[in-house]
Amino acid sequence: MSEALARKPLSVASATGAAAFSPLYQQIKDLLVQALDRGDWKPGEAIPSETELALRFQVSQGTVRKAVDELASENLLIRRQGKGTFVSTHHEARVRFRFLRLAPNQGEPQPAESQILDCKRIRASAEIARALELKVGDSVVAIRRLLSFAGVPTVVDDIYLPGALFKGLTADLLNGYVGPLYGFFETEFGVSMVRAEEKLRAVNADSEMSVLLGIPQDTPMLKVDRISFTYADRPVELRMGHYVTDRYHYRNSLN
Amino acid sequence: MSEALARKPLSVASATGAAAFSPLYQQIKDLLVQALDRGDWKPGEAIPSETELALRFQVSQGTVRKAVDELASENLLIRRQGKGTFVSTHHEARVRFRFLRLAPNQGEPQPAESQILDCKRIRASAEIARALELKVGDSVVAIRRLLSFAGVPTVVDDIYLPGALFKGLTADLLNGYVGPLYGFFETEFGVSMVRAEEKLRAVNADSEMSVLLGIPQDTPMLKVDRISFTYADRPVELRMGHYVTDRYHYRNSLN
DNA sequence: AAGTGGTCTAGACCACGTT
DNA sequence: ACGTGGTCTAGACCACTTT
Repeated sequence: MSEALARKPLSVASATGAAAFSPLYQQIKDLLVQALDRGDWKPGEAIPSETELALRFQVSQGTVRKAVDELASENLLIRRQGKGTFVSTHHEARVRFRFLRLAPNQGEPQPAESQILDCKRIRASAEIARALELKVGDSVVAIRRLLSFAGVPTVVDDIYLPGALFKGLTADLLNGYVGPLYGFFETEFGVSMVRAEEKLRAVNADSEMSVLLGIPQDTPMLKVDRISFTYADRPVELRMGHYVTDRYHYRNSLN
Repeated sequence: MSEALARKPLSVASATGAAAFSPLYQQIKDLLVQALDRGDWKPGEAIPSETELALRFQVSQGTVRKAVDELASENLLIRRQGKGTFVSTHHEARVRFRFLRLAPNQGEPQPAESQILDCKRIRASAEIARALELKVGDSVVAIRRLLSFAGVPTVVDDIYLPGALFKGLTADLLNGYVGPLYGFFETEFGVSMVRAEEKLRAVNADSEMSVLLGIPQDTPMLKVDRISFTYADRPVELRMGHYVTDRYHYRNSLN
């Protein structure tokens, strides 16, 4: 809860103006995102009330409201009537299922069991460097993990993280943690995953996947390549997943 | 452009009230959706201005604005500054790519060529009846079509539509039409697709798919089962697609 | 100039949760 | 009783499009 929020250089678009001005609520939205990025308020914490923010920024409460509304619709913030507005956290089932799209063909989604198979430091390949906006050869943490549902191995994820952001991340640390990986990243490294882009393809299981998942070679699998972004749209995770989809499917909504 | 919009029985939540009241803007939103469902304004047409609607409903312009804002964020309406607010239509590339998620691994998305392989009347199976909320045995239109990108056969879709809504739909009609299928449904049958739920799995190509798509049998394919909904959240299409994903992938955003 | 949506304000009151 | 977000209003002015 720092007091470091900027005070006043906000300017509304002027009629005869020259350059591109943005609306007040957009400027406030940007300031709030910067504050979140700086970690002024941690995931799960309340941000200042709307009237408080209106005072700080010297705008009306309705203008703050519009900025917060948009951030809430983007799931960076969560409004709770009567209580306040809170920073989103992955330590909640509701948020988690936004990023774990695998659901059972029958029955309700169950929590997955995670098992870390490997965690090491590598040098960024061209592909990894491009995805994470690093330079080839930069330090990268490479994690391989197995997800099981109801004891059935179902997903192998290969995860690549910028070494600079995840200093001291080890297999031991990962294994000592229960709960969602993104929650772990949040509390242990201050990295909040806010948004992701995925590309899905069908592939055949190679011998490696066959062994890890206990399935015949050439079983059709869903391959999911994900790039995750944190507040300022900076990519901070490349994840390549192999999903077995006989008992589970990837659910999606088109709006 | 009917004048059939209800006039006044709107009531705001009263303090000592008994049952569950909904906010004014929600009631107006519901009325607007009903109007869209009735076809008061067709896709592509402008709806009345905010001030006009405020007059009709006897509420302030700001309240109408909030209702329209939400419908715009759900992509039922599109705002155009200075011009008006318009009913969404599938006769626009922007809308189309919301429902066609296949993108080339390299280069920009190209329009697909559609070829109708079959179009017939069948009786609803249990599966189809469940998906479309029909009774087993009800009349259903079954369409099979092939999508090609740059001449390469890539997608086979099996599409099932409620017969009652699509009277007179024939292969000839379909073949005489250029453009997106959902645009065709819109203009020819007044059925607007607004939202869809998809389930994705990896499967192997069977002999049928192998022949249709010119690929080896057992090629891994992406199977996409979709249920599409129109305004009042009524399911009006079941679509089962088989995608070849060597040169293309299914793109998705997690927010 | 006129009409549309877009932004901003100030104030009132309601609903919810906590003290 | 108080503080929070949620709704609603009325009015002013800006920005974009068309006449």
